[in-house]
Amino acid sequence: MSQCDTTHDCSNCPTRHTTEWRDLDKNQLASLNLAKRTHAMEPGETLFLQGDEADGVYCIQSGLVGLRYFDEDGNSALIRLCGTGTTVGYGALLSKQPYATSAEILTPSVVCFLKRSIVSDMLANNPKVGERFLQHSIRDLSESESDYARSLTKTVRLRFLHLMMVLYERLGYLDENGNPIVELPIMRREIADLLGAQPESISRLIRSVQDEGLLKFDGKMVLYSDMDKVQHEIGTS
Amino acid sequence: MSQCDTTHDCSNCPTRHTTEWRDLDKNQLASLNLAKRTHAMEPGETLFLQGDEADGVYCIQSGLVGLRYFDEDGNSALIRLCGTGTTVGYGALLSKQPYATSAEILTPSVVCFLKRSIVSDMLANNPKVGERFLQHSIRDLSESESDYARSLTKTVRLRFLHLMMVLYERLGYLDENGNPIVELPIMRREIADLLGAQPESISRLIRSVQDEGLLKFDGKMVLYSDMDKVQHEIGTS
DNA sequence: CGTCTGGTTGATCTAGATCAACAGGAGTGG
DNA sequence: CCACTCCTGTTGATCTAGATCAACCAGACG
Repeated sequence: MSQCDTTHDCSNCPTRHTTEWRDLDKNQLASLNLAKRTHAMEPGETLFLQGDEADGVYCIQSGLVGLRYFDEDGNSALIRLCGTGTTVGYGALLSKQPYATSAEILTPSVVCFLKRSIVSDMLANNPKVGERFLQHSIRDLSESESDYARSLTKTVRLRFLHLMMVLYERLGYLDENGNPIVELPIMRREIADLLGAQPESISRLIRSVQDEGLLKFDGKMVLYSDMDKVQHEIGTS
Repeated sequence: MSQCDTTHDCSNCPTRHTTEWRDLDKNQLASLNLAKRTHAMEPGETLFLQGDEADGVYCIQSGLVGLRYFDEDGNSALIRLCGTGTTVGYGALLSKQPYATSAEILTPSVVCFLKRSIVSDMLANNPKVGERFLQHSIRDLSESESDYARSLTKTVRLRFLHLMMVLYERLGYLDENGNPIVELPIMRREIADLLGAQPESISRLIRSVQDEGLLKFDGKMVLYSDMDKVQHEIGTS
């Protein structure tokens, strides 16, 4: 983890308007800014570990963070990808429970840490903050339930295609020839962990959707050769 | 759905202290009581349907309610069982989104309906109410994520055994001989829908855990013949 | 009675897991 | 510079949990 970085300032943070802090006034922003610690982090580092006491929340300035759940016999699954502008760890902090998941850095990221006391201050001094956390929690819940339902009713293949579309929505762009492209931020192993599958199955899946002309993989580059067909197969859920 | 029932009174509602309304003062309780509509409902009826506009929240006085998620091609899964003392439908109401799931009555239930305006009043007049909803949402989220993770990492058999233990914690008692017993509130089809499996698979599962001496099934009665073995197999998650 | 619905069982099929081998970098150290 | 070792990813062979399809049974109910 890098040294603390003082070049970031909450009051002109580009992602602030998507976070719980969007309603803060000038003074509150100033104390937030004073309290926050900004860190540049690399893949493999963790923000917190499942089971640890919650000590604050983490705002993702840029990069990609994965929430991983470990069960008692060492299996694990990635249950959520969190990107720029999202706050992680709030559930444990606000419910005074240990973290239910670990948060691992998946791509080089810049993350601001806000310790418990400053979060409490903000909650106490600005009722909007609590409302924002409530909205955030409700949204996370509805996403989680829909992921859960999908895992109960759909095959790995369909969930894989769904994931590829989600990644396209988040990270997709058009290359110089106007082809829809994604550069995968995660490796095969992590795709598997997101789907509750094995990496070998992902390899085979990649192979077959490629043979069928749906997507073209080259390392981390994915070309969406027939997005309509993909959309059609997953039923645009 | 039965006629509205005026014998219930919020101020001495036995489940109120587990709900969002536990911090209301006398006056607030009185207006809540005036506004609420109490209904006795039977299996097969629904509280609301996925996709409908949210019009209020439902407090389950007694009984069991299931939240079911339908996907675009008609498949569905039960993603949550909600029992006595829980509030359902708050997420859609508070986020002004349509219901993300349908809520179906699974056993004869008594449910109080609180329409949007009274919920808004309470939220506006008592900051504790918002906090309670936040806590509720955070708890639901963490449960949902742990269910999701379980679905990604565990077999149907293990999840079935886990479900049987959850049902025991909620509904279990000792019979006249001191044997741990549950009377299943749901049928095989619903067990399957909770696990993302087929009813035939549940039948076979029941057969094998029975043959192995873990549980004994007789219709809806389940005898936990070797709870230690069950606990051991699921790793007490 | 017949008809329905919920549940069980049997036979068969298949998506995906598992186990094993191997290929291509990316370091790392001599 | 080469040899060696990780590490990620791919492929092949095989296995299995659970799905699917079909038959059947028992109780409920008009």
